[in-house]
Amino acid sequence: MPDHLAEQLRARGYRLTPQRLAILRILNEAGDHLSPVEVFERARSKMPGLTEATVYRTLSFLHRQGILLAGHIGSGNLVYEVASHLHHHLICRDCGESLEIGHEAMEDLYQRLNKETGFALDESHVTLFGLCPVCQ
Amino acid sequence: MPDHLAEQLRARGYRLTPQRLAILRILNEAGDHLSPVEVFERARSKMPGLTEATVYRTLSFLHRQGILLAGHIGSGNLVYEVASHLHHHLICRDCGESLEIGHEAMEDLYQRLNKETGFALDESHVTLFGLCPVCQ
DNA sequence: TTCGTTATTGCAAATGCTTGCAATAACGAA
DNA sequence: TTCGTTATTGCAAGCATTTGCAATAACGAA
Repeated sequence: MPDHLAEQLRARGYRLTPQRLAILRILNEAGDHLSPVEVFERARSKMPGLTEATVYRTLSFLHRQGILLAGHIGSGNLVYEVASHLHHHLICRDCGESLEIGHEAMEDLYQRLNKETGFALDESHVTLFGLCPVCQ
Repeated sequence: MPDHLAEQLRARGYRLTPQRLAILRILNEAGDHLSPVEVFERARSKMPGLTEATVYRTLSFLHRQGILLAGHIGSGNLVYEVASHLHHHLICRDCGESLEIGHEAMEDLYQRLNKETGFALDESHVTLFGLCPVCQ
């Protein structure tokens, strides 16, 4: 997978640095979304010289390259995850319980919006809020 | 409208302060979404003692009370606007252009998710990202 | 009106995130 | 392998946002 990535980046004129690899590996192992701060903490233990600035820049870079998905959770904190399986979240605003839903659920909506507005929607992570069955 | 608001807040044990009124008035006049910094700058000219902290706290407070809508624009900056009519936003991740879409567009999705998961979804503001026709 | 309770503010410090710039190191070419 | 170009990093300074705490002032009750 890294080889494949290296190719992909080099082809576009970018470089595969140890920092980028480390950060990608962290997110891969987590298999879940992480905030920039969480990524920084985990990455730092394996790479002591690493700075926050680099983490923020790298996450944003990997997102622009389509390698990571970005999403907002709660009241506006950005989180990232590897763009392997696309999904979204339903979060209960009372108990905080979260439920994962597949992207299929959104496809109709996305297609309709695309037709109506001309926007090509990103397949980025979306969080919807509500009340779970228990809290209603 | 302020009278109506005052009632609404007092009934819940909160207070209607000049700061809250000023901020609400700014957003009303703007008729569009503003960032906390923009609100601060405009409000400060009418109310020199006002601090940033108060602006941030007030915006977040008014949002929790359902009086303002919050949304993310561009790469994660929060913006607020008065919650007059329920709607959502499509934002171009390249040029930042934003497009308003009515809540009707979401209704199908919400009903389907409700049926499948039991969640009663809030009618809160949602921001979707993509590429506008020009930037594609 | 006056007074007491307590939500709200201002201040200042802390945390989160971004950016400019010089030094470093990937990577292709020789 | 070695070298040059230039993308990328680290550092440090600069914004953006949040939070603790004491002082202030809204609002109901007397």
